[in-house]
Amino acid sequence: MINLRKCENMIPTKKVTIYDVAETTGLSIATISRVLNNKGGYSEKTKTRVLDACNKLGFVPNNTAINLASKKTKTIGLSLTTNDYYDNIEDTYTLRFLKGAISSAARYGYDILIESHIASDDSQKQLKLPQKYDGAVFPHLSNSNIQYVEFLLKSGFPTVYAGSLLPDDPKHHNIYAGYKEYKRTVLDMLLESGHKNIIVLENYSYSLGNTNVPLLQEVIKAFIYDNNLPYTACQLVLYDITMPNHLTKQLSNILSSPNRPDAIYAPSTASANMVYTIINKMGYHIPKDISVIGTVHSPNDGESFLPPLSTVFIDAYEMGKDAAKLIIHYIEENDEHPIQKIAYEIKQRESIQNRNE
Amino acid sequence: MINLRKCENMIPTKKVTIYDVAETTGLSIATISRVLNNKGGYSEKTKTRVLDACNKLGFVPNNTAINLASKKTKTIGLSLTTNDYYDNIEDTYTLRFLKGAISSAARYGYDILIESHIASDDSQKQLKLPQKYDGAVFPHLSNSNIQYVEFLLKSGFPTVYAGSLLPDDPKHHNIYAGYKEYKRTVLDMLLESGHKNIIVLENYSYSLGNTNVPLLQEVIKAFIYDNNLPYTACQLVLYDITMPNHLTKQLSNILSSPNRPDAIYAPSTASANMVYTIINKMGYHIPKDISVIGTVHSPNDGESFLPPLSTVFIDAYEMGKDAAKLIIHYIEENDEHPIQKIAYEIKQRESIQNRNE
DNA sequence: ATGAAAGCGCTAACAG
DNA sequence: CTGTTAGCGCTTTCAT
Repeated sequence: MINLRKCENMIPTKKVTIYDVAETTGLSIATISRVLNNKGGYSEKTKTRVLDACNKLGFVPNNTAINLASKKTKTIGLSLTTNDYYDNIEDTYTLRFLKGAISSAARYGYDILIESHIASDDSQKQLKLPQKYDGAVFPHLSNSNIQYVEFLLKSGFPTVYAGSLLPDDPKHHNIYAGYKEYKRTVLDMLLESGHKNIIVLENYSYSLGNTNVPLLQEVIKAFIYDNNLPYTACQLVLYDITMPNHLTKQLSNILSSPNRPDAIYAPSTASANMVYTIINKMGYHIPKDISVIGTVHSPNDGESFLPPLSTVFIDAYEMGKDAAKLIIHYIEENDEHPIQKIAYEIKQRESIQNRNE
Repeated sequence: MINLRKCENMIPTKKVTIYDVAETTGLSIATISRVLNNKGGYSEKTKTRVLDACNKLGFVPNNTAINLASKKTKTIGLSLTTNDYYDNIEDTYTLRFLKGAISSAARYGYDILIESHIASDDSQKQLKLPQKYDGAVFPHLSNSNIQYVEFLLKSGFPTVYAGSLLPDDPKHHNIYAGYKEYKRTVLDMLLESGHKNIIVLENYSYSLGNTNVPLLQEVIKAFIYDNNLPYTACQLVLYDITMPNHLTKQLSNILSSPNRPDAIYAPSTASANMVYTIINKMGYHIPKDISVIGTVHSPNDGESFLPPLSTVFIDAYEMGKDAAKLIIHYIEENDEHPIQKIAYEIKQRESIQNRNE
């Protein structure tokens, strides 16, 4: 138990600085600074003397002064797109990513500052180097921040982004979860289990963009070509997440078309949820009539669906952790690129039916 | 379009400081500082001269230096509980809260720094005043941070927390969404529509705690007393969100008991989802057999349920906005307490049946 | 209306 | 091993 009384007394206390520690130990501030930063060049007894004095005086180094003198901030900027209609979508992704980033940043003594990139912003003014943090992390690229990311990259400012590689980024400042690979894996899996009419959903909106769409198109093209399938075997359907009912409408259209799909691949928990709802509403059965699979970013996502949703699970928490590790690597110019590709895991549940024979 | 070439040239450029501006204008740094901060005491022509020079030189004031000299950071700390098993739950709440906080912080020139309070931490060491931010915001209280919140409050450090009022906080540093009021409103509503066996779910775990539980107990007691109901008319059921299947088990027990409930009130979107799944799995029908209502924090939450979920909607975005406003109010000691109670909105959808006659 | 100068609290040469 | 000192880039009296 902590005695809260003690805290009250702390208020009027004059701020104790490195000079006070120097004074009570009879040393100079340089020495204090050295032991505080483990710079070496002092005796053991000096060290303990200093540390004791620090404790006794309740000395807490002033962060701002450290930052000014060392020209570092020991904080990482993490960009969040604040866009009202985008809010619900990808929630688990962003928050888990953030938490992952926090956890590994903390391990290296870094804090996380949220940088908001408003989707509607012209952001001309944004094109200056950040001051409040030593490196920038972008959990996702969108039209609202991609220009700024490129600017930072070109400026040599430590920058890391999640998602597909930017064309101008040879040094791989990105955290990649194998988007093309897992998309293809799912398609192959669906094909093997006898599906002949697959709908691949992906979100896209003008204001936000989606750098994955071209990749997805490639994947589908290759899938069809490699397996010598008709073009109807696998089709991409885009929906605009900024328009409240667009996905619903798209799905209704799809499901009422003459050649109804026998499998739908949803790109997120939220969209999978919509898919379930619409399929049920239109009187079809999962997975008897239509198989469903979804990409999710939280380990249990899909479990509470009825029937439980088969998923591709990519842990946003791990991505955040690795993103923070990577940015710290760039900030401190330490060792080699520390990140391998993020693993994805296919979780077979009950939303896919084998349609062979 | 921005010319990215230009950025490359910016790299080797020496950092331009207030001294450079002073030199090119022939003024002193004091004057530059004054116009930059609108402190007055300079002529119009001086002002334009300074501003022009700043533009020409591409001068960007150094934040850290400002912080050191002014003893402020213009940033707000926002506490996030990083606890793995807690991740999914309340996601929309936390992220929307954060985004709301960002949006109003930005309006006042504040940034948001994420402070992580690890649930398992003894956090003795945490009991020192923050340095990196001028005020702290806590989106929710839990066992892992409540001690620290109390410490900050007692220390007079600007602090704001969401949720129910702490006993030692007479000055109302909190953002309150009317928990007791809306809980009671829902119960009254369910009673009016003929429900006689209401289950009120709430999460609780030893490690996280839940300061709302005692309030909820009061509400239920008063509800039963005021309406002269038997004790079976409304019962509180706690589940432990840190245990993966606890809610499922609790629900199964409830639904297989001889006097099955005719209404369930879920405290979150995630739990409402579980309630739907279990009810369906056990072969009951919503709302014919059992009505369901849930508390949600995102405007469209519940819409895509089947049937659409009736909800109490409390906008976490608004809460975040108000929390940031309030903390800035305390930081800057401006005017009066700027916050009224957060509004809640009951959204009637199709998950509740009128059981009268 | 403007300038000089003293901090803010620390880091990091450099000297000893 | 330790001390001196010059910054870091700005804010803020106090003069003028």
